[in-house]
Amino acid sequence: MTEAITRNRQPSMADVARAAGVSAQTVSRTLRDSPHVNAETRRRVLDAVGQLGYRYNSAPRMLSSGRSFTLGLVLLQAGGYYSRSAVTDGVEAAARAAGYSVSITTLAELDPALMEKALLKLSDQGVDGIVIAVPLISVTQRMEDITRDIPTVTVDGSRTEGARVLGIDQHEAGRIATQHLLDLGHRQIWHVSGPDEWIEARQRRQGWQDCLAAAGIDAPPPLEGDWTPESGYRQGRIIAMIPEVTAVFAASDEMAFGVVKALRERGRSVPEDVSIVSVDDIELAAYCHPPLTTVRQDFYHSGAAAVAVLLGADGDPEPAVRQATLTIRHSTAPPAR
Amino acid sequence: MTEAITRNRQPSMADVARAAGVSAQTVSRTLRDSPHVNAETRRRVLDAVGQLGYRYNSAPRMLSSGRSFTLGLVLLQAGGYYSRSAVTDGVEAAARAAGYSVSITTLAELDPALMEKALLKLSDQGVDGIVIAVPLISVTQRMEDITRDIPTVTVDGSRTEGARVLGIDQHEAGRIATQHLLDLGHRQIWHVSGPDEWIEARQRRQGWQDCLAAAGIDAPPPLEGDWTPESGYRQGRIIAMIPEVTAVFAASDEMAFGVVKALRERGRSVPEDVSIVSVDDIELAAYCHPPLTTVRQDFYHSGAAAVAVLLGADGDPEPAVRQATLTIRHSTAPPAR
DNA sequence: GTTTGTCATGGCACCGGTAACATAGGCTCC
DNA sequence: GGAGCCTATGTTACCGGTGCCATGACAAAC
Repeated sequence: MTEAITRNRQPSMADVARAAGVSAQTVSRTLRDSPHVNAETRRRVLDAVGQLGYRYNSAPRMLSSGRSFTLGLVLLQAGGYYSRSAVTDGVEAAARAAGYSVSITTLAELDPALMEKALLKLSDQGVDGIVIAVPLISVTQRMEDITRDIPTVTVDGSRTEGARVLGIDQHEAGRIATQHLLDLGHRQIWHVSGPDEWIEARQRRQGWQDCLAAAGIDAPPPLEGDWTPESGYRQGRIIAMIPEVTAVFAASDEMAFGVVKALRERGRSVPEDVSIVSVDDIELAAYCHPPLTTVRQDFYHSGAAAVAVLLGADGDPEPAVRQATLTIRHSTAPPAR
Repeated sequence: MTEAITRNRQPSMADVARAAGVSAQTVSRTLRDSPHVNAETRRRVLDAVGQLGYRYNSAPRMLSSGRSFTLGLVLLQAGGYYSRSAVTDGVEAAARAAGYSVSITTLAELDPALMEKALLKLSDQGVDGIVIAVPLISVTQRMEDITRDIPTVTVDGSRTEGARVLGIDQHEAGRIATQHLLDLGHRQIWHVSGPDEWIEARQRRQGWQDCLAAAGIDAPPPLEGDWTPESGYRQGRIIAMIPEVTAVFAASDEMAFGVVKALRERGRSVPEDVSIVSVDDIELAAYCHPPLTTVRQDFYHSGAAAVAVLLGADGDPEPAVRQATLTIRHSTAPPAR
């Protein structure tokens, strides 16, 4: 029994110190590469560390410094696997490079109550900063309280009093996509948007509308999807029944897949009968039929930049908004005539 | 200056206790819903908590209990956005339900040194358990050391002395896919595999080979990809030049996208000229052209099950291996003859 | 020879929540 | 009316790494 307990308890610095015949303080200095440690002493300490299998325990430092060297990342379960993974990679890589860990929380759906719970949990964990990759719309008092106490950056979307917002210019993304279709000669340009609760979705739609307005064209009614290919398919079936439509701007690649499928089923081919532009440039966008013309977004960079803002000096010159760029493939062409 | 310091320091239980005129212990009891607290006292404590904006600090408990209520998750940056997201969601949801946080680490590539660093970092963080969603092949001594000290479960792939392995039966997945093609009447069934360092890739290939062998057919040489659609495209161009081939088993949906594109470019249509089966059943598999027949894998469940094993009783009856199931769509048909 | 400085090291307090034990008041039951 | 018990609350010690200060040894400078 005693053996089990002994084996269960991890060795502490004091144990190492005893084994090496020095004080715990010297062990600490050795492990943190302090210059004021004799080479011979260092060797003895490191030997003892190896012998006992000592491993660093971060809890005490957390306790006394009040910092955890952990960042919280809030994600939404819906809304595109690609963007989530890419943002996560960017956040994680940047955090790791700075010696921070990343603790993730996923929201099952876009709900202020869930968001509150997620933030509260991260707060209890004692994270040093939070990256919100969720387009929250309504901000509650409690969210304000937390984001005031803990440095917070939002990637694409929400606005709270304390949080800085960092994102890709979605209005511009919508404009670029629409302008490309206008340039090809299209006039009947419909839009399959993301859900209205997403700020990105609203901004892209607004970019589409403003671009059409600038060309003197009345925007047709937008059709709302939920980012899934299934919703694109549903709205695509409606579009397929309207002969005037020669072009579609889909708010995400995945919805574009659905739209293409629906059009094909109705005998309308892309891009001969209908052109499609979408947004994201996921990996598969180049490998479907036809390869999608799409507005590229660098999610990885967004995630990394968010961490840089959290950890960097307050007045850093990193631009808050980045531009999206158009990738032209084969889903767009001039209208048939 | 004093004000800045005061504002900077978060209030502790002692502060709350002082404000409420009780001891810190009573505050602790109140917040943990101990039954031995007078209703009036409880109210006073909660008032003080609200007043001061007190928030729980988990570091001391970590320190004295030696547990962090955090699980580590190791992912690989390559290898399919869908599966990573789904595994992550499953792990996170199950962990959250049990009151645990999830700390992620992403490996830029499949490299034992990076894996060691990742495990070491999680160990330093003091995680209570580790889920490895990376198909590590070579296991170093240091990995063994860590996975012996910290409960570890591997999803799909690796084997270390201490870690339990949990996964989907990949050999069976390869067999099911191949058998489907055999049943349709195909005899020239080629395979685009995943990278050889991945255990899943090897197992699927083995399932394909064994299934062909059972039917008395010599397996053609496998073509190796790296899970990306681009690699599928590259190998697809080779396959397109071999007229005898009437069916392809691709080890992932994303590679299947590439194969289809290559075949189409060479004028060979799917499924009329060549049938394709793949593995994963990502969301877009149903929305490409043609919709893919594919072997479905429930990654979400795998992630959740891994956490259940970590946290559950040692002798739980959860099966270590789960079955994959075939979803038939339109990328497969009998050979043209 | 005294002062000053540097280096290697040790001692001790501290961070904050909680287990374990102590205490005091009130109630029940024989 | 005292033994026994329950409830509400307080006190103390502990977890383990590190900041801060103290100490002793020796060298260099005056």
